[in-house]
Amino acid sequence: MAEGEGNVDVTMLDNLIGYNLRRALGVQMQRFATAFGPLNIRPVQFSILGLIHYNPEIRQSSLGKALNIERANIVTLLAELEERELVTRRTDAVDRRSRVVRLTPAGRRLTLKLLDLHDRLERDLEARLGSKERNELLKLLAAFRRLDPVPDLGE
Amino acid sequence: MAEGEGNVDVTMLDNLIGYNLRRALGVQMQRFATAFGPLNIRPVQFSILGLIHYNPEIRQSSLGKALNIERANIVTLLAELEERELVTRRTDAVDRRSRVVRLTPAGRRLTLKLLDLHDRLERDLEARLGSKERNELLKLLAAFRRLDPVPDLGE
DNA sequence: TATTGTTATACTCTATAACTATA
DNA sequence: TATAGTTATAGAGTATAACAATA
Repeated sequence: MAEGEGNVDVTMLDNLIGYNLRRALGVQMQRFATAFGPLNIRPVQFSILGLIHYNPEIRQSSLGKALNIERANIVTLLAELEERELVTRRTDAVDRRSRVVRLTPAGRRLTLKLLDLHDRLERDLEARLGSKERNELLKLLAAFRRLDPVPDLGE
Repeated sequence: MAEGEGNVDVTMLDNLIGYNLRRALGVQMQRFATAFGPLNIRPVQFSILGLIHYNPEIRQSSLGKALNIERANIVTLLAELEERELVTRRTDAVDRRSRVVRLTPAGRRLTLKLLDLHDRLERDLEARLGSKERNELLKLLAAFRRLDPVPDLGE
């Protein structure tokens, strides 16, 4: 063991909300990668597929807005899923500017598998963090998401 | 208002821990940018400067390990801060492989300003989210960070 | 042999600008 | 005029490989 190792005072970091959010997200991303990596699915892809599953025939623009993804970026993401033949994009007959996104049969099959896998990942989280704690965390994060992004710093 | 707007079922997203972590982090990043953007300071730079402030003469490697930043990436980050004359890097006399990082007087002055600004940002958070809620969130995030990143998915 | 710092590289995410087609 | 999709691009975060110097 080298000198100067492990005696760093990290008290300051422990009190930073943003830092803790980032580190917690890092742990969750590793957990996600362990579960979904073998299926070659990233978090954003899971969100997209799941959202289409619960909203069949959703418009590309609505998808982006619901997920808070810029419309320029949703294009690439959907192109990937289309290339893997998990979704289809068709021009909307009503508004020909829009594209309607649907799951293919293969996409539907994969999404059901992903939803089941995610259920197991969340159950593992409950087992480790506590069911009450998981619910409380979700509640607090939801409240945090609704905060005004412009703080009042006084003075 | 176009048809098909705003009637997307996002229930599925609301129950995803990772998704909520990411969206909450996004809000916090906007809050941080509002406060620290004018000073041209990013979150990671604030963490680095603060950590050096509470650990004078810390080694570059210790800094990276405490912040969970790859040693290849801490190089660029410190080079930026060094160029702005906020930190210095000197070869450690004891272990000549290591570099000791210190705040310059200007770096110390700026860091004190940043710490004060951050205090006000956290007080604003307490005012909006509730003091009890902020503490509870910090506690739950800390517990989350300590989770085993390899989940047990059963079956 | 292992560790520290460094350079180079690559991928993802995110954000913006500019363009076309349609409303 | 405004909106939807697209393309191109750029910055930031993150990760790995390979190398030199030092332990």
